[in-house]
Amino acid sequence: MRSSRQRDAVLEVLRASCDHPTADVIFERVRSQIPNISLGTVYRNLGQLKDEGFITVVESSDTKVHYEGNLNEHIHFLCKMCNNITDVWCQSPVPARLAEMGLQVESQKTVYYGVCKNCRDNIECN
Amino acid sequence: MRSSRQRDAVLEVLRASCDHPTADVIFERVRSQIPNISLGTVYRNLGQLKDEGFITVVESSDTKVHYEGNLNEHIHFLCKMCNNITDVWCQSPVPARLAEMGLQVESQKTVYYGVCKNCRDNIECN
DNA sequence: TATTAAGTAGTAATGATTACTATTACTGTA
DNA sequence: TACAGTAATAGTAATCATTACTACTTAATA
Repeated sequence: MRSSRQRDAVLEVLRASCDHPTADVIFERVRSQIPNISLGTVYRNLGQLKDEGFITVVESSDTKVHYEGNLNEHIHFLCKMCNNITDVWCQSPVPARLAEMGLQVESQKTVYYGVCKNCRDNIECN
Repeated sequence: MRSSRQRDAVLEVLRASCDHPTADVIFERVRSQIPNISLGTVYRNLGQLKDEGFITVVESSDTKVHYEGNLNEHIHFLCKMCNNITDVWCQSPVPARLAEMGLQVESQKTVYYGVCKNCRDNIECN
């Protein structure tokens, strides 16, 4: 991956964002710096930055993909009414912390990411 | 929500599924019972069943939405290579349990769902 | 500076999901 | 049981987030 002004701008915009913007929102924000950047370029760079581990994807309630530039480990609270995603920063994810923030928890989902046994075995065989 | 054969079939198929099928897969499975069911009907019923809390949505790595009929609280492991979603059943989500299952964890995401302060205040005012 | 391949802008294509409409089928009431 | 009202359906068209494509541009390296 060699350097490009467009990719740098995408990463910079995402790191400066306090929300969890979608590709089209990032596109609009980057356009203030690079007016003729293409939406396809934003998508491609978001994909690359994700693959290289510079950014992550956030679970959301709409069909669009939401991105995040802050890699420090934290929790997300997703409001089922306004669909807003709130960052929650605390070491141990106690519901008390959420209540303190005025966030009324109804359910929770935890997902672990990695490599399963099958795939690991296949790598070792190759 | 009044009863319908199509919705019952969608729910039944999803509850009988050990995987986390997408709308089109559910569509194919329901077709063996109701050959002329429409894909739109499957989508509409999945939406209603989700809104009513009979089923849930599973985070995945593709652009399709994956559904789940098993409401008992458990954890998901998502393999970044084959994109397969594994159900993990244990009280406290210890990585030891995952290692035991041959699942190599690289990262984790936790999302809480509920109603935020703003939305709760708005309800109370109405 | 010449070469080479990665990156880009602009546009077309894809495909999951949603919307629409005429018709069908539940469900409560007389 | 017949009827009315309305939710649900099948089939199809439309939407729109994302990806693919292509001619051109730019970064990196010798």
